Amino acid sequence: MTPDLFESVAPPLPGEAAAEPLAEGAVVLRGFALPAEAALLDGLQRVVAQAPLRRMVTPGGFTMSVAMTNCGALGWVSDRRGYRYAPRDPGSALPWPAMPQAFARLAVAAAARAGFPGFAPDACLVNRYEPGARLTLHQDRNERDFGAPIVSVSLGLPAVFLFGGRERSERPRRIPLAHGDVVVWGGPARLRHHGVMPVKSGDHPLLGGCRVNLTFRRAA
DNA sequence: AAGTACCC
DNA sequence: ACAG
Repeated sequence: MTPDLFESVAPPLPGEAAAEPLAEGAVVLRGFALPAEAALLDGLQRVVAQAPLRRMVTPGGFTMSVAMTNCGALGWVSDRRGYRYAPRDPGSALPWPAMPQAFARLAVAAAARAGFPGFAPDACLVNRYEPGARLTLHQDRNERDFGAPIVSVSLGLPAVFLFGGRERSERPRRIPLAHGDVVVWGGPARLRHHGVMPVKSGDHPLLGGCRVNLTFRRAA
């Protein structure tokens, strides 16, 4: 039996989901996070207990619809002064919670599976989308260098991910994402615009009426 | 512009 | 469409 034929018949092993190409340097790993589901939810609970979710304000003075917190050495924050990475939670002046081991392990494994070995994330942004919450098309460009990929883990309610181009004017692709899906983009795709359509109301067995996204980056 | 407003 |  050839390796090709075997792969086509065998069920995917845990953590070895098929890589669905999105663009050069970008893939969707369907269900990749499912084997770590319980550990991820446990880590999420601990992070949110220590650094509460809050809706940040953009430089333009608007309150974001997505509630955010962070874990790891650095956290992404926004206020009237701008977007940046900070070592402490502005709400408590305490360092962000440590990145749970299950988070880091999953992010590193997903990056490697997507063709980015050696990913060493120092920042994990936790985004909570209640019904109607969205992110307009944007680029991740507050990191010091763009050599490392972005790893995005979807949990809870489904959502439509927008994946655009380097130019904001390029019409984005619409990618449905479900609980457990992981999107990775880097290399030539690192600076592509992306966003999330308004999340529809629903009820997820584990997360209830919300979507949670974990975004892993190398910020410094 | 990680946002909202307004027009069709 | 719109500005910082």
